[in-house]
Amino acid sequence: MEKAYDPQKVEGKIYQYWLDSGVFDAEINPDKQPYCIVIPPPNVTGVLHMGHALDETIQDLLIRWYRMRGFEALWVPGTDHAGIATQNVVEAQLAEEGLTRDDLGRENFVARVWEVKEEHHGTITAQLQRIGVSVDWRRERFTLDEGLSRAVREAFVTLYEQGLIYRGARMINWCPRCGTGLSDLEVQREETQGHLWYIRYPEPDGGPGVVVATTRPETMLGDTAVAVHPHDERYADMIGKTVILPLMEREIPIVPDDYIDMEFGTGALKVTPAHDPNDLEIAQRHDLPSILVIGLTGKMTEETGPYAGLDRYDCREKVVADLAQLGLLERIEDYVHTPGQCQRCDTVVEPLVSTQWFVKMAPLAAKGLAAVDSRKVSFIPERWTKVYRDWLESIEDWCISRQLWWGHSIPVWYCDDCGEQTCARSDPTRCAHCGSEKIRQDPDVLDTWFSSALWPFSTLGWPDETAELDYFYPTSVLVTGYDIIYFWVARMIMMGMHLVGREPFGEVFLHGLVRDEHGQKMSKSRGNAVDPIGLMDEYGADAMRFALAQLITHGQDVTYAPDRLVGARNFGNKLWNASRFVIMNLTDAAPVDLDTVELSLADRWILSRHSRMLAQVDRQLAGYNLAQAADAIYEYVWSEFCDWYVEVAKTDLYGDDAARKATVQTILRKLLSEILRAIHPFMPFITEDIWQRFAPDEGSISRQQYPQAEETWRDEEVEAQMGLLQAVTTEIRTLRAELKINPGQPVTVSIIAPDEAATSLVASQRQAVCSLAAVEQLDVATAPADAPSDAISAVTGGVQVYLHLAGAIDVEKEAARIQKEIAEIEQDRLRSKDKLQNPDFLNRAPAAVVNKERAKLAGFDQDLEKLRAQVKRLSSISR
RNA sequence: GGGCGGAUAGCUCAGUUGGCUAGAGCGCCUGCUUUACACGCAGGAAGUCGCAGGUUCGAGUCCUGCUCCGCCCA
Repeated sequence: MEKAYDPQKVEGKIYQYWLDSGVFDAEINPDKQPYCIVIPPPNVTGVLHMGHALDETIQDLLIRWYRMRGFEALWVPGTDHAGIATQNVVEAQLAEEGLTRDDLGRENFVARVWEVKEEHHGTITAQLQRIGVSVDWRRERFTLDEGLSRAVREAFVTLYEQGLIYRGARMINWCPRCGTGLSDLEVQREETQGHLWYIRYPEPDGGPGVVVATTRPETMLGDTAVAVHPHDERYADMIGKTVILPLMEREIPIVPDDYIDMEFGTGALKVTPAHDPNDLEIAQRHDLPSILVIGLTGKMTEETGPYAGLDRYDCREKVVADLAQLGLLERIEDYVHTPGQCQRCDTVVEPLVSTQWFVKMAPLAAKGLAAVDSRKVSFIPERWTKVYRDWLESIEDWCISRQLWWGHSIPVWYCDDCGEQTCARSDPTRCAHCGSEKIRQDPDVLDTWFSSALWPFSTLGWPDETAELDYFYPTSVLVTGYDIIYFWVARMIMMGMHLVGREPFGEVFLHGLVRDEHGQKMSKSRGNAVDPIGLMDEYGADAMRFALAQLITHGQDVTYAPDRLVGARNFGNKLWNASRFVIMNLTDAAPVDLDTVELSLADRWILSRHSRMLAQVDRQLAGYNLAQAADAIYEYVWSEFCDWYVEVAKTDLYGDDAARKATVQTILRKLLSEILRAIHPFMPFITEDIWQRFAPDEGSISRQQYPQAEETWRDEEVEAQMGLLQAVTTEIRTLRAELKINPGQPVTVSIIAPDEAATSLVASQRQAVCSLAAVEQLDVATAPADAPSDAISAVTGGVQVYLHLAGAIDVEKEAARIQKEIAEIEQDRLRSKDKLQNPDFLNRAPAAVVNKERAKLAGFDQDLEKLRAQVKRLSSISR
């Protein structure tokens, strides 16, 4: 084995080995319990970012853990066609060639997108493989492949037949740049510095009329009323009268409506039903007409007369200028507002009434809520349940049609003869209503999230009643970021409940988003995105995974911390070298039966700690506390196994006692075997590589059993005893360090223990202490006639440690050091003493807590007494 | 406007039902080629746990209010 672990050399080979040996393949196995995760499908044209790295790390960790615990673990991979996002990517490519999608025509354009898809598919899957994803590649799916298209079709037709999908004219969000309608979720609001224009609408008889305030003066061309609050005294006598809409010279009514906020602007609201959802509601209450003034390309419609054909922003300027000219522009104020923007291109969207396809959400939302109320689905962390509930409880119908070319076609045909719709599972040749052959398919495609909503069951074969669906559905857990609870999680739950009749997954683990080192959201446009591939090139996939695992705490955003990568990489190297050491020393190992052979204190201690660690990892992983699980392993492996046990074991490994040697070898083999397996879900590559050297005949570590905590090894007493020895050892080391005695230079130490038990403990472990602290001669006594006069001293747990010096000691310095220690302990002692003098504490605190406090105080007293004696001794020396 | 999350060592963060003498990684200081590892070893310094109240024998942990930062919804 090399002196240092080199991830670049092994990761590629190991992944190939896994693929070749089929260890990730899952089968339907009635003898095993299924455990299934479907991957949140990355956009097929996307590149891997830190969010994926985090998401895949968690899922792979869980899948590998369950697989090793004997579950039939299936992780289904796949990619998403990502309708609008992908279409935009390809359109941007075309733009560079000076082309638009219309130049190509629909068929050629879609063919082109498929080409791009094929190109990118290899990239994203190769990148996923770098992370080490243990997915069953045989089952890979694509949201636009044949099977999933059939699922989409089935879902659409079913919902259509049930009246849950309908076509209608409603207020939607329109992106003039993308040229498509959007759902409410695809609109993002960002604070923008704008203006508030105050415009006077005079009365027909030339009276002053009312002044309205608006952030969008161009929409006034479509105004059909002015609304005021019914209790607004300023306008009491205006209600029921009319005013003249300037520029259009249209007479419009003043209507009373409770919706009006009297504080805002002048308290008078211009009503543009075609371009504002609230205005539309007011219009419906007052039976007002609606006039579409901004068209689908963002240009003014024919309804706007002289303004027709103008871009909406140019029109705004002209309207404002014209109003100023007429003397009807009262004033302009700066104003911060939050216009909706297209999630994909940031263009300000236009709310407008349009005929689109919608999913009727109320009945589905009820099922989605029931799934959570009945605990069929639970969120981790739990607080997201409320976010989910709040959304479903006030949900609007979902606009699912998109005026795009890349996506699932809407399976509806319109009849030119009778005008009816035909919605069918297979393409019809004639109208289902009149039999006419003059039918045309709806040109629109579906929102990409419609197919995503079916993902957990469509990937398992739905709508067919496949064995996979039967065995693996409902899946076990969904792992994703909290940013797509509405987009994806909620819709999967609703669709699963409604279409399959069962929840798509039992648990939803929502993790945070990855931010840069300054806590900023990572994004391409900010230029602060960290490339996970670069990290893996530099530190290795295992280091990245482990670092991420250490940062995953419940729902908290993850701040990228380069330091963590270094720490994780170092940990991998530590594991590598500890393994190297163990493997090197097992050459002539003859295993012994640990249940019958005599074990040393250190043996029993490490077995106890080991067992404790495994229990901890188990508990923390079960609760999705990945960071705590990772830390438990890290801490144990480095600070206990390596720092103490391996060091103690060296004495036996290099010694003459064959029995002891065999025992230690047996323990090291067991521990290493279990450590490797315990770490494998976190760091799959390095553990596999070591495993192949450690146990070459046993096949992939990914198929070994996950180690279980063995309660019988737990031993509090042994842990306490070892704790004392560790404290003594550390004291000797501290004294050495203070005197700057080199590690190679052996010293003589006297130990004075407070009682027989401690004395025999230290005496029996003399060899270990000597080796750990490089002590040549160690004397142990219960109570010496005289404290050594040529030594400096320290006290721990009632045990006095004297380090003998060849020459005279620096009495001043030594006294100062001890005084400082006394002062520190004194503080703690006082706090402890106060507590124990408080009768309420004695009466009300549990006995165990009180006893613990008493022991603590006794310990302080004991140490203080000894330290004071030492001060006395020093002063006698100085005389 | 409503809701949620965060504020703990120089930095990034742990701290599960209140018992803590508040931890880790990185950084910092001192010493060390100790034959697994300098991606290392040993030792050390460093925190009024955002602020103000309250509950309690006991609060980083529970309650109330406030400040600042971030996010979501309207």
